Amino acid sequence: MDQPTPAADTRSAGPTGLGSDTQEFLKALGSPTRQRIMMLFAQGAELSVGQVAERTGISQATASQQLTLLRRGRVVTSRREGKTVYYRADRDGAVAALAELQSYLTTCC
Amino acid sequence: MDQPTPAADTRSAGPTGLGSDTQEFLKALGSPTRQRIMMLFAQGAELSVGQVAERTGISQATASQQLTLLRRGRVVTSRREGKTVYYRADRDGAVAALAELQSYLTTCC
DNA sequence: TCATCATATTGTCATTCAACAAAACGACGA
DNA sequence: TCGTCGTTTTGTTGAATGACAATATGATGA
Repeated sequence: MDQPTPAADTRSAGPTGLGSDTQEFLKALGSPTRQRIMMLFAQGAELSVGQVAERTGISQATASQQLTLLRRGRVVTSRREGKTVYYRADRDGAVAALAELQSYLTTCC
Repeated sequence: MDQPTPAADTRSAGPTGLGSDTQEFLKALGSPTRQRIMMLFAQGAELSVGQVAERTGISQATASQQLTLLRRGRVVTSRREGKTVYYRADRDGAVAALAELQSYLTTCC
């Protein structure tokens, strides 16, 4: 389910100066829609794709797509239970991304 | 559709959960080109628009645009000296954005 | 004032993104 | 097996973005 890191050199400072993980993280949270989605996961709440779609007012397909982007940015994790897939906040991933972001900012600022 | 955009609230953690300042910050750093630009400002370096354009290989117009976005995201500050405008990293702005981002993540994760 | 240099803005084009509907996929239960 | 439900993937469309050339703005010196 949870895809691990593709085991590339995407972590250390490359040409862009920021690992692609963290880049995905930034892009994931850079969207108002996805920020809105994230607020649904407060306090460890676990929601299905359909629930996210319903509570945000976006289509079920769009919800699935956006959740995929959030997962790619290590902001959420997914768990399958029967037919339904439950998403929840990935605290560890977020903390890790934040740490790398801080490290980057320390370098360039 | 009564789910509304309350129209105001550009700063504190509201329904979207993230101030527009921090949102601009995320968008600013979400671009590889702008990340590349930021690496030029390591160790407090101060560069003109033309120098940024030259060192990154992008046109002068594009450099000006991207620097504007970075400034809007509180990642750089600008200073005018005669005809030339010097940009440098905005350490305080970055730290502030990072702090709000951390606060947001603590809320939703 | 005028010319010039550095930057900012405008116009245009190609690419990317967000959103939807529709179709494909996968996992149950009858 | 078959049908159904939830999710994912696949087009498609309109909006946003990134890049450039060309032009406009602004500051300085002759």
